Amino acid sequence: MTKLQSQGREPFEAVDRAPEAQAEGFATVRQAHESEMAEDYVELIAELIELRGEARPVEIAERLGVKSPTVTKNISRLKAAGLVRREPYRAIFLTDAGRELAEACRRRHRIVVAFLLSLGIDEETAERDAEGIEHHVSTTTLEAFKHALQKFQSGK
Amino acid sequence: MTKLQSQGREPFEAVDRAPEAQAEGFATVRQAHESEMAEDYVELIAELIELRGEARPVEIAERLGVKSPTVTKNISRLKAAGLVRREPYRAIFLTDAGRELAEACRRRHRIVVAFLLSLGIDEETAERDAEGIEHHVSTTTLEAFKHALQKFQSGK
DNA sequence: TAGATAAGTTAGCCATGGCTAACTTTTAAA
DNA sequence: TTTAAAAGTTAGCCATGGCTAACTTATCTA
Ligand SMILES: [Mn+2]
Ligand SMILES: [Mn+2]
Ligand SMILES: [Mn+2]
Ligand SMILES: [Mn+2]
Repeated sequence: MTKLQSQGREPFEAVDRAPEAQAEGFATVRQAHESEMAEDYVELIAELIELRGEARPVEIAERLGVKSPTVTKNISRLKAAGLVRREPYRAIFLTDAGRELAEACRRRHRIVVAFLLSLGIDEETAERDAEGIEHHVSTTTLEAFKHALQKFQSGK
Repeated sequence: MTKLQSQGREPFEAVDRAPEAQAEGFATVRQAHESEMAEDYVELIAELIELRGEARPVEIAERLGVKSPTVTKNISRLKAAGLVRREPYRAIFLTDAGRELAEACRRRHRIVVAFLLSLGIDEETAERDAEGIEHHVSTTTLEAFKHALQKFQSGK
């Protein structure tokens, strides 16, 4: 219970930070939210291509829980961003850039899920929470998750 | 390395889920984002009141990294939501509801930060990532974080 | 106690990502 | 092969949360 000199932090103690550092944190969150739509879409499109050979707007809409005009609009944004290839009324495919982003997102998603599962969280909750958390995990934190997972892997 | 019957999941294995379950996950994320502004503001307002005795728009703007008209607009939303009490050109105070929400958010924030720190992540990264992650952590996951933290507390 | 400066507000702009209603195109059935 | 159903698009609406420019109010200082 006594403070050890090297860690020097009680759990649940408030960290008071410089205003600029705090601002930078919020800015990072806002940035993450800007890329979120693209990340979730390409990840899902990759999944559907793997599962079905192609990604169709209906299915994207169903799995995202949004209506099809929303999908049309967002797909055209992805196309403008060079992540997706597609002609009207046809299925959606990923460009090289899209495929790369998708792969990175899938890897990250799976690590987050595996990490939450290793904490004893049930699958539904792990998946639900990971869907949001994944966009806010820095590479540093992702590495820490992997590391903790490895430790868990060997003897609990 | 062999699958144990009870856990039955390799790390990084893809979980394939029912479309409705997946959609529900995305809906949960969208909902979390709807409450995010309110949560971050009341949390920050509570901090400033503790630190300074009152919360002023300038300081809120500085710490959030946004401009003051944004703060004015959002504060009026919080007022409409009954979280905040305030007259024009005066400092901002929390209602009972606002104070309760702020307290819950601060507790959650600190648990997330403490948990990330316990993984060996540096303070800056922990704070930055927590700022986003906190809004996507279910009570189940929060409990798991607390539990892991306790375990860490005693012998590593 | 002015007048200058700082703080706060208002008005109006913009991008994002939801939605519905109405229309078009494709696909499947009769 | 026609036609009905399903899928996809377009147009236009809305709320959110950023922003700047211009104005008002409050505070500080000479
Ligand atoms: Mn996601
Ligand atoms: Mn995901
Ligand atoms: Mn936050
Ligand atoms: Mn988020």
